[in-house]
Amino acid sequence: MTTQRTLKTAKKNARPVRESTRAEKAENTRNTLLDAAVKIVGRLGYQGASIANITAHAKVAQGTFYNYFESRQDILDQLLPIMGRQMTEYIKSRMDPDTHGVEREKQRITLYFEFLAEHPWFHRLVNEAETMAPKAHKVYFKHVSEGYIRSLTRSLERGEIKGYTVEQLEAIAYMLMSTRTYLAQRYAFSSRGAVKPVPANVISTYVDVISRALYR
Amino acid sequence: MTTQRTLKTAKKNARPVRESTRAEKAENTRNTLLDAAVKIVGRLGYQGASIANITAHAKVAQGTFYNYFESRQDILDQLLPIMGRQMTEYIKSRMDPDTHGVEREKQRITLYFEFLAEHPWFHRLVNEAETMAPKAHKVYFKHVSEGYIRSLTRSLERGEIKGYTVEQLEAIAYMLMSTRTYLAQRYAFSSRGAVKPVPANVISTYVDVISRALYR
Amino acid sequence: MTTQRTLKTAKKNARPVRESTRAEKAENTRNTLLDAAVKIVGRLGYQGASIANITAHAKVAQGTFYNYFESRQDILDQLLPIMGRQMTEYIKSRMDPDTHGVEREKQRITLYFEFLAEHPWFHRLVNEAETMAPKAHKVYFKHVSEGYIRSLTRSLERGEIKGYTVEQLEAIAYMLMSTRTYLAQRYAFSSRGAVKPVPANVISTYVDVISRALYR
Amino acid sequence: MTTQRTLKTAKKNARPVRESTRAEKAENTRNTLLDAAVKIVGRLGYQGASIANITAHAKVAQGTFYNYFESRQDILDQLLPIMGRQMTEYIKSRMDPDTHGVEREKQRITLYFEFLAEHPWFHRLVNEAETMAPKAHKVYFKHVSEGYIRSLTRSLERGEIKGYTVEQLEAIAYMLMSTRTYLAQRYAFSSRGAVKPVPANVISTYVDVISRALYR
DNA sequence: AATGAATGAGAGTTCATTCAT
DNA sequence: GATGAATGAACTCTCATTCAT
Repeated sequence: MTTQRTLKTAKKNARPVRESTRAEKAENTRNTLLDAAVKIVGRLGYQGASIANITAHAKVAQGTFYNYFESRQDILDQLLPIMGRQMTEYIKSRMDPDTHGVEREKQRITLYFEFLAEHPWFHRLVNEAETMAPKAHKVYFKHVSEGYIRSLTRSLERGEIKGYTVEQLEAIAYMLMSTRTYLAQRYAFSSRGAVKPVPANVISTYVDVISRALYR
Repeated sequence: MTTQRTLKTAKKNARPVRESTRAEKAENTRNTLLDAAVKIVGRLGYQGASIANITAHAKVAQGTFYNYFESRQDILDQLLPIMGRQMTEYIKSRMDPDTHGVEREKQRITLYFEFLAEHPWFHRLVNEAETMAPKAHKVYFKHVSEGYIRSLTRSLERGEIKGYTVEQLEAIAYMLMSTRTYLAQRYAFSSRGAVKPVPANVISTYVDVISRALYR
Repeated sequence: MTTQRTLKTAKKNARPVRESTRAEKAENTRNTLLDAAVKIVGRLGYQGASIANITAHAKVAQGTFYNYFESRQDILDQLLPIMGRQMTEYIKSRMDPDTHGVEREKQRITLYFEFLAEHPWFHRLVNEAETMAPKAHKVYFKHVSEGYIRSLTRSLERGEIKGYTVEQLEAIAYMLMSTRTYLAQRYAFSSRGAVKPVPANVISTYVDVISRALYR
Repeated sequence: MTTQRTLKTAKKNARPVRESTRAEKAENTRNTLLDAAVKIVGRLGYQGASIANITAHAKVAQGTFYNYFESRQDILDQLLPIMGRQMTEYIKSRMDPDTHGVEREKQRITLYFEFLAEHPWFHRLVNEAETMAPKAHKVYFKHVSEGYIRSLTRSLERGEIKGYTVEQLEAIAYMLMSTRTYLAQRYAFSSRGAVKPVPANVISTYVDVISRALYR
């Protein structure tokens, strides 16, 4: 997920022409810690993300942690923004620009489920954040809802969406966000934490509903 | 949630009208603890609901707690079912039986927001439960979704809802549940935890969407 | 192990000619508690013998306990004397009075192992008592060693045991007591707490040693 | 039991002769904790060896304990092996290699009592271990009995011990172990916990018995 | 005499954070 | 900048004992 220096720092030609800069190294450690934190929160939840756990995973001493983050809460607050951006980029980069109307919504939710399948801990990261990292959660929601609203606004302007005013779009955005989250929760995760594909008829129901509600 | 007279009134007119203070007191203590727990989870989250906190609030010794609950998790698992039942009963008892169609949905979400206004901690109780009391959360969702599905099925049979099969109703139920939750989160709570009324145009947007999606 | 009232108190002929006296009932409860304590210490050790455990087993309320015993330590201190007496009586009552010399020792240790087989918790009761009920332990050891010494004195007087003075008998008694305890510990108990018969050759080695040391 | 220099002296003459204070200090803390535990178990029994007690005695914070031991049981399990080794080494190192026959036994038990006089808590450590640290107890007994058996086997081979087969030696070893333990318990400790010398005639009785039983 | 709810001290353990090296 | 030992408050839970009923 981040700059990862190759493990072999190449001991060859011992006189170092230029060994990785201090800044680089530091950045490296920082990212290692973030990576570790993301993995652990995904696996064990925020609760399980103790400093001991994170630093052990990152293979640095506990003390090192505090050279990069002010507190435990500090790093927890950074996780969701990072992963959230990654999620939205995942979807954005894979959306077909030529698809329009409700088909875009179908694509969007399908890609969302796809992302969840690849990053199963993401759902947990978001959900628990409301409690464990409220600031991060707020930022994340703002980020995602704004993306939604932008998209809906364009559809409205293009005349694909009919019968709503711009002022109503925010509420609608929240409805779409909530919907995909709950559908994932209900249909994408089995009791034992494993991920399974969301049934096609669930997706098509979603599309039906959205289509009638917005695009008709 | 509050004092419930014991079923067995027993001891067919033994001396005092006043019977079995022992059992009453015990039931009282139990309810005091549950009340305290609900309040604290609402205010500080499940995390903050330590035994020390709960018992202090209930003004009993820490040891007393374990006369009524097996463990901390035990009481946490009981909170959502209790409050969930209370919530659904609140709504059910206030629904006008003569209202039909999308108006019922409007009534339902309005009552839901009303309930939240009276029990602001309820939202937190539900949300965190997914992590902190997963079993309770699962039960709660089953309970609520089943209610929704029953209601939707009737509307479908009456011909108010058109264009969907019975199989699609579960997914739709989850969409409705999620929607009201996220709208509450976004519009009912101010940043400082206070509750505010959900704007009328948000509700009417919700009604518009549902109306077009289902009742037309 | 104690007076045990029959369970059925015979509800027949309801007018009580004479329902068990108060004193009887009390004695009964007391013994029930002692029985429960013995069983629990045998199964779980002194540590596991909590008041809650004992009273639950005896089917009385916790408070009742303190009508019969001053404290937890009080009852623990009574267990070993009771069981110790039972053990010595078990052996004494089964010893063949016509057996003499080292054969008596063989009989004694065999009966001891037999008693352990029937009361496997006895070994634990004695061993832990040194720590958990030191007073009781001291009394028990005095009791058992005095019995041994009496017996050895008679053998000495009869001329079966040769080469020792009366003053040496106490030390010898302790050697015999210790020996049978350790042999039981090593050979009578399997790792999973079960009891198994002590191998014949262990017993015969014991007899050889004792025979040469004392009776020759 | 005390400071053990780390094996790796490492850093081939880097600047200071004084190396790695870090590791030394740590080792120190560890030993302080072990020492404290040994003393407390000796004085108050395993029961009294609470973390609070141990750390207070060692003058470190309670949390520090868990930097060195996984759990309370962990340290308790380590005490007997450590002290047991110390005991056997104490005796072995002081045994006169030129002494043979029953005189060796006399020397052995005398040294045992001597060790107990110097480490009065040892007896308690061993005795309670059967309950409080069963694994450690098993290991200790194996260790000690094997030493005994080796020694007895040699005596048998040299012809000092007569009339027994190798198979009988284990039982005999247990008899010797048990004997010295019980004699110590009876004669070395006064009621108020103080240690007193075992009377000479007790030792000579022991020697008489062993001599006749084995060496004649 | 019997009850069992209430008590509160104390148990083992975890963990974010600090700081001398 | 990196280390990791030390800290101590806070956690959940147990239990002998008391006492009003």
